[in-house]
Amino acid sequence: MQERRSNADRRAQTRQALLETARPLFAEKGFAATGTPEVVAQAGVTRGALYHHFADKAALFEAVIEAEADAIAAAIESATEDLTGAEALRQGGRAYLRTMREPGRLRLMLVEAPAVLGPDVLRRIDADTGGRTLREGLQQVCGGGEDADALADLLSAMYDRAALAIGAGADPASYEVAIDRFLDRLTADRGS
Amino acid sequence: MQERRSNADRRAQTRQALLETARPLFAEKGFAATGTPEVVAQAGVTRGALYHHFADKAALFEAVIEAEADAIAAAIESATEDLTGAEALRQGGRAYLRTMREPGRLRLMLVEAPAVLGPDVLRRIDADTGGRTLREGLQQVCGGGEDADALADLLSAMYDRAALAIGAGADPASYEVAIDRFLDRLTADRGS
DNA sequence: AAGAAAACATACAGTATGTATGTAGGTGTC
DNA sequence: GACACCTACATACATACTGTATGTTTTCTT
Repeated sequence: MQERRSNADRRAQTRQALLETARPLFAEKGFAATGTPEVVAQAGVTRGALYHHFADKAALFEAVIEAEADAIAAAIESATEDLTGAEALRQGGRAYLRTMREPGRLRLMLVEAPAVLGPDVLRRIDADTGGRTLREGLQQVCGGGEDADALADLLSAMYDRAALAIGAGADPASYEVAIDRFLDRLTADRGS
Repeated sequence: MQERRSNADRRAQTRQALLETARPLFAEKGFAATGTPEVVAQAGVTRGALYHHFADKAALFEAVIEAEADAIAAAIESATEDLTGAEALRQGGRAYLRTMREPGRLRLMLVEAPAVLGPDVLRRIDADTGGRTLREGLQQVCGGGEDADALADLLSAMYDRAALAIGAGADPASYEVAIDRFLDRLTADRGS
């Protein structure tokens, strides 16, 4: 007995099975140590299906990363949707640190992705998701100074490092306090 | 005519040839895309020699990274050796940004190394070199607050991101100014 | 219902990694 | 200075993975 599925359904199901199977493998073993035979075996398809849907292993990885970036952006936006200014910045940051504790997310986004996809691709993905909200929030607080992009970039780097440190067992409060000190500085500058 | 070399010399020469050949390859093509056949061919040895000196390809990479980290630490120390306090911090930071413009260094240290070696190994290397000087400098300026480690970590993250941005074509001045704002904040806190 | 096209499966060629084995040159000892 | 020994390297091999080319099945179109 074979169930009859539309092409769109077959496509979507296979694609999702591959993504859902690949994510934990990439997250736990890393991109290099994850073989396509292992992925397709767990997903219940063949390598033919994989290479029908994705140009190569890196394209599969990129799709995983994009889905992950979307989830992160959604978490941040849901935490800041009716906030504005400095409060939006602070709560967005906390939401980021919280959502980055999702299992595997740190390694996927902050360790593997930069090396596998390269900084350029990563920048594009980041610009569509978390980076954009941060830059917007910063401009509200700090005005559109000509170095606003640099400030946003540095802030983003701090949050990334904080997320990594917390994931490695550091005390979340000490990092949140430290970042808040920097954030206060920015808002104070604007107020003066 | 065969020149007669001591075992120690043979060992040192082969090892250095491998390191010097591998560095630009890892830097330009990345760890994954650099094959051991290519490395040994350019170095004028065989894969047997490589696997005699290094446990595997990752061990060769780690040796390259350690040499690079030593060079970075030396550049920072030479720029700060007769400075102290806030000035040492600022000049050390500038020296870091300057030395990270060495060709290939950004990719090696900030993109490839974290993914290939993992955060733990990287943390050990960093603790022996750049990270230590930064943490020491920060303690001089900011006192040994209980979150001093977190602050040093965040500062280090900012410098890394700034180095990457500058390497990607960003204006160095805007990033240096932005970081200086944060540094001023730290020293001001201590003064108050 | 038949041809076209999409979705997948199988088979293959190429290449890399790590290991096991073999060899030449240097070292210590009597 | 001859002998055993060990280091440093070279060669050969087994294994595994990637990407592609080709074949097959299922769905879509008309």
